[in-house]
Amino acid sequence: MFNKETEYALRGLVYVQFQQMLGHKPGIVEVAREIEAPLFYTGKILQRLVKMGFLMSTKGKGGGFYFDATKPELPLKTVVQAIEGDKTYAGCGFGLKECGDENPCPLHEQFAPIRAAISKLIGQNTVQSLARDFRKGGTILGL
Amino acid sequence: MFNKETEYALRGLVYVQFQQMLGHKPGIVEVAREIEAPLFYTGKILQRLVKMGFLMSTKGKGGGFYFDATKPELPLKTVVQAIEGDKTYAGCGFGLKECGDENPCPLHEQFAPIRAAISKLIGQNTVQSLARDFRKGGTILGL
DNA sequence: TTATTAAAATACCAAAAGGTCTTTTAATAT
DNA sequence: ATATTAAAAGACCTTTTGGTATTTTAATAA
Repeated sequence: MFNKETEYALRGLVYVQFQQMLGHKPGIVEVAREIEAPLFYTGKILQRLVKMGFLMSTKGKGGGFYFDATKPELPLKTVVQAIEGDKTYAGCGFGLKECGDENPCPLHEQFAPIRAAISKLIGQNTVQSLARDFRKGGTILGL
Repeated sequence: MFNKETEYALRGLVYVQFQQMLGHKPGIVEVAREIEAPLFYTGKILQRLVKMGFLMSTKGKGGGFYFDATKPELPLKTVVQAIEGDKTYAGCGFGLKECGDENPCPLHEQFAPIRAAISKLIGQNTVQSLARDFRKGGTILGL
């Protein structure tokens, strides 16, 4: 569905938010281990997320990643869009730029509701809502 | 949604089938032009499709690509699966191999119906059915 | 039988994705 | 101050994807 970077980013963000709800500020090593993602790549991705303003961090002892709790909840769609664009939930199944309601490819009509459903799903779910779901138990983020 | 190779392959296959219904056997140059795909890459992809047994071809004068009309219709899913696997319509939104009904990620339940819809759509539609739709007009494959 | 035509095969090439590793910078505790 | 800790920065590296170009093989028409 999504590319690796997006997958690791989503898992990492939800994990950080979940830990934040427990009063903990995890670092790269912990996040990578817990979401089962490559250590250095996870570091790079978390740092990109900080630079994009989705996440905060502090260096040094006691450092790690955390969210600005005063900001509104972060929809998955915002993260997905920032990392890999909208090709997954927009754009033609045949890859035609000209394809649209006026000028449909043979799959356009059938794909439209699916794209809408994906768009809605990642637009409604937020990093925070998934962390709450995860906290309740019954779901996994790794291992 | 799909990668470039899959997109070009689907457009190319539908175009060849459509031309076949008109009694014509198109070559690489024509297919690439009509589906608006890179010439040499289109050639490579069509040749792969032949090697995979989805398509037939003849060399030399009057040569080109065509389908064995005695074979059953070809579902898009078969082509997609052969080219890029099932990651688009199967597999976890978070990228977890362990994710499933028993061991769900926080998105699993919500994504399940979407994956099922994609799977159904590309399982039901065939190269032939889309070529018939295209023949009726009102849809595009390129240009 | 030889041109001509067109696919097959093959050899590259460039960009993007995915991933690793080392060095630098900043925060904090001693 | 300084040792320690941990993120930031950045240099690489590998694989996959996307794409180009040339040579070879096969079919056919003259």
